[in-house]
Amino acid sequence: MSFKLSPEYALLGILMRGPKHGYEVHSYFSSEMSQFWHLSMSQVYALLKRMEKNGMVVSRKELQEKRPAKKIFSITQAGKDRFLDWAYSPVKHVRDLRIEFMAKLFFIKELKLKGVSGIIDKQIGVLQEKLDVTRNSKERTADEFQAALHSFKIAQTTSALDWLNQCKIYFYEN
Amino acid sequence: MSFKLSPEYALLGILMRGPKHGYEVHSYFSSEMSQFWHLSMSQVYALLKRMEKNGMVVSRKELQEKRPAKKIFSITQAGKDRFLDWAYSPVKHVRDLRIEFMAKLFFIKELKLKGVSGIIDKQIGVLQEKLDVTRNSKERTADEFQAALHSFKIAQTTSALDWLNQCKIYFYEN
DNA sequence: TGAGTGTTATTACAATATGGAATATTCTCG
DNA sequence: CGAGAATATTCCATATTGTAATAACACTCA
Repeated sequence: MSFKLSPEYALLGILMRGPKHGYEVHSYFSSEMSQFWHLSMSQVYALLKRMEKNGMVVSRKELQEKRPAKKIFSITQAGKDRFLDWAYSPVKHVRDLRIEFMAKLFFIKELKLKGVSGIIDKQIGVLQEKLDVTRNSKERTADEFQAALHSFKIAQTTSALDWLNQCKIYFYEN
Repeated sequence: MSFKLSPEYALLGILMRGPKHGYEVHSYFSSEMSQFWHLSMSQVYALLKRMEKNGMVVSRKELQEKRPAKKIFSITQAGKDRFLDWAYSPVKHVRDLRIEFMAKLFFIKELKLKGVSGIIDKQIGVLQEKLDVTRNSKERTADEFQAALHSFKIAQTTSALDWLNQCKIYFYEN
């Protein structure tokens, strides 16, 4: 029932713009989102199949002469709700910014959703808290290897926070 | 024959210290490396099995009364060569620093291998080159989303480079 | 003109990965 | 003494991934 992975959400995001069949979904993904995310054909089909089983999408067959029938997927209300929940929630780790958070920003912009600065602020909150925790851990560490590890996390989180603050300017609420 | 994934290398690193059976390898992993890497039991066993097939390790059975026989794994010369190749080569992406590069540093320290600053310098070289490429891409981009994406990469890479320079001090050649 | 390549469109299958449970004994702590 | 943690490994059911098979047509370049 539940999916933890994010590629499903990306596919939901694509279907938010209207019904599409698997091949089209993949094409869109490859052309518009390839800068930060890759999904293979078979993955797209497999995910859509599962999403249909989960009630996030429904399909209808469109028969074609001399070609295999297209299977056109539409997002359901449940799917829309799920997608929007995802789009407006921050990611848990710095490592998820590069792909998952980017995807959220991408769809918020693409679908002209309101509240970009809201999600950016929430994300800043999450990372700020992690930063504080890591700083505390670092202070309580004698081992130099552990300290180096913590320094790395602190450096990455700090630069992510700087970037998020820049983002608020880039994506300044229309 | 070839393995692209790194967990194998971590197991080789552990076996560099001497023969161990699966459970011991996992225990060591869990206690010493858990700060930056997690592997499940079944993964450890599966990996060791494959590594034996690949000639990186060999096993001998140690029979025990009233207990299942322990399977003790030793690293082969091929395994040692492979491990050292890996340990002294930089990772390709910033995202691989957190786990894989950390593991290299960990083993270099743990096994008292020479040339920490060598690998750090190589890593700095790789990331510096990526940084230049990304900076160029950013300049040639009109789209604001693309620009934000590039900014993120630049920020993360820059902070990683700063950290690597700090590392040279932390791990100053004994 | 025809051979090869690219696009549209989906399914099937094999290989691997991952998580969880099954098994069975011994140690440890209250 | 009994509960539960530790020792030690294997097995199995899914998940995931990559590759190939299929099939028609459009394009292209020699």
